[in-house]
Amino acid sequence: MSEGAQLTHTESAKRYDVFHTDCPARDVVDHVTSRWGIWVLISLRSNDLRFYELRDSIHGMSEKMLSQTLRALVKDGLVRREVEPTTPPQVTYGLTEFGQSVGEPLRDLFDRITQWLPPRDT
Amino acid sequence: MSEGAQLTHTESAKRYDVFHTDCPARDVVDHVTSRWGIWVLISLRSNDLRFYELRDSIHGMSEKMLSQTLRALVKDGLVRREVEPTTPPQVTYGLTEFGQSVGEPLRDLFDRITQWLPPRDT
DNA sequence: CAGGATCCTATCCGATACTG
DNA sequence: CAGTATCGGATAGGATCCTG
Repeated sequence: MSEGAQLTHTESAKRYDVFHTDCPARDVVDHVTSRWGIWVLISLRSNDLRFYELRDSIHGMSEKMLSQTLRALVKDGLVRREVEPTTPPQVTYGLTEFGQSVGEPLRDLFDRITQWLPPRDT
Repeated sequence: MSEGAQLTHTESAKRYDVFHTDCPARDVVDHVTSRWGIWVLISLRSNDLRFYELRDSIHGMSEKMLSQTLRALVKDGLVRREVEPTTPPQVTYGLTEFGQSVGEPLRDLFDRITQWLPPRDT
């Protein structure tokens, strides 16, 4: 799962040509759709949040996973990290332009699922 | 992560009220954004596929993961499974209405990410 | 407050082998 | 063809403790 073949998938002529897992976007997709990534991104859509605020809003998420997820998201250019050199330190996270762009379909996805569930339920 | 507290999250007044992880939609979101779920759903968007066709189009996916993912998706009502009682058996998978609805933002998400990456790359 | 380091468990997932 | 069952390694992820 670490090859870089990069088929151009622009040859959309085959019946099921789809992306073949080995495009660079896959890593980003992986981070975005990771267990916690999606919630972080959706949480930050409305407004910037501090570390503890994020942890607070996403129940069940440990600090480890939060910092880890944030690091990946920042590296991917989805999340912006701003450090205020005060005491105690104050770090704020927000979405980059890219993050906002990605957040839209995520929110849409989430909305569609929650919309659909109530009527059918279990 | 197996509680059923179900906060109504309709009280969207707080600053960072977001969904609190414990809504029923979470499981579905989890399946949809699972490592392989997203690819299965996107693959099925264009047209229905047979088991081996799916495995073929999503490179690197083992049969185990495929059947496991499909089972979850079928149970969630996202994927439709049609068995043709021929010999040998012929099973076709396709998206339900719900699956199609969910597939749209997924495709959008994927597109936005691939669109964004080329210019920046590594 | 905002995390890093460590430990340890649960689960994910691939490989292989077998069934209808 | 379309799966299921089992095993074992890899990884995700939670709990706890510690630092600037």
